[in-house]
Amino acid sequence: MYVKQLAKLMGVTADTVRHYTRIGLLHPIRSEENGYQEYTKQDQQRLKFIISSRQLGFSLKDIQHIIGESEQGNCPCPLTRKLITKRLEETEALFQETLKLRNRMHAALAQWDTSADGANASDVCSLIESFVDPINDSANKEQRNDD
Amino acid sequence: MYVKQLAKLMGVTADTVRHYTRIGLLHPIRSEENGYQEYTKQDQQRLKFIISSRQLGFSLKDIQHIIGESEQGNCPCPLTRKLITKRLEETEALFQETLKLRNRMHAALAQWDTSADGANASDVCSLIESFVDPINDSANKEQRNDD
DNA sequence: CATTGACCTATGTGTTGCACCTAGGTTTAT
DNA sequence: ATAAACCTAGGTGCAACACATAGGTCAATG
Repeated sequence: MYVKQLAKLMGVTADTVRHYTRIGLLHPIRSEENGYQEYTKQDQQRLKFIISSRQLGFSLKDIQHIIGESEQGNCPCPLTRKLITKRLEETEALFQETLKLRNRMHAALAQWDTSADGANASDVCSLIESFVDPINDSANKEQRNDD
Repeated sequence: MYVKQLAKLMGVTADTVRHYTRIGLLHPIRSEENGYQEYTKQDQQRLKFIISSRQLGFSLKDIQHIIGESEQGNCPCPLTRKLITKRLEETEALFQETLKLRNRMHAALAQWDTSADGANASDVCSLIESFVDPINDSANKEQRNDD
């Protein structure tokens, strides 16, 4: 099976398969006739594993390590548990940051809906420069104590 | 004002200031004496604008374009509104993806809590390979019609 | 049989926003 | 004079590919 066929079968691009091959995650056999890379069912299984792992948030390096453990005869599951814990923390952080960013953007859009364009004595863009984040504006926080 | 002083004042690293300078967002004056970059209050204002824009989700390229409009004498606000709309869509998409990833990871951890390690006839890692996503497992969806 | 189209190869570059490194020059204090 | 702490330009590294380059292969067609 050549690269494009495998890629199509597994729902990824040929470039992705080549990329995984380049970094040593797949081990196709080189045809002596034409120099093409021949992917076996083993590669297909392996690719499926990679795709599943990626969907669980593992990086390609994580996957390399997990496969490495497995190929050294060790049970990779402890490593897998450890790695996903770390990745989950990162994902949680990203989630919170993205949530906050989304809120800021919504707040800006809402504020800009009722504010006119115009470079009123501002440096670059009055919208951005005069934007007050109702969430992060400390003067509007409940903790205000100066009234 | 030299690079590190400005950076400290604005709460970013000197590398960040240098980076913005390299891509033309800041225009310090080169001292003829020692060749150092001298940042003025204009640069300070500009840097503040960049930081605010970044917090609203604009890319550095967005900021370049916005500043470009402004410097050509045009009001950048329409562009700003257009760009943030696009970035908001992207952020919303990222948010949803991150949410789904987080759910998948939680589901995996929950499932792995009650499943033993071990390479039971599996290729690489039994945990990953036997993970069934309760959210995306079509056999568990309400739409199932094959019973 | 030459050509076309669709595939394949290896290798390199672009993406984003910096962080970090190299190899050196400047300034200031000791 | 030498160390500490700053500065410079330019280059590399990161993640996970997508895309481009320049070329070789293969099957079918006119």
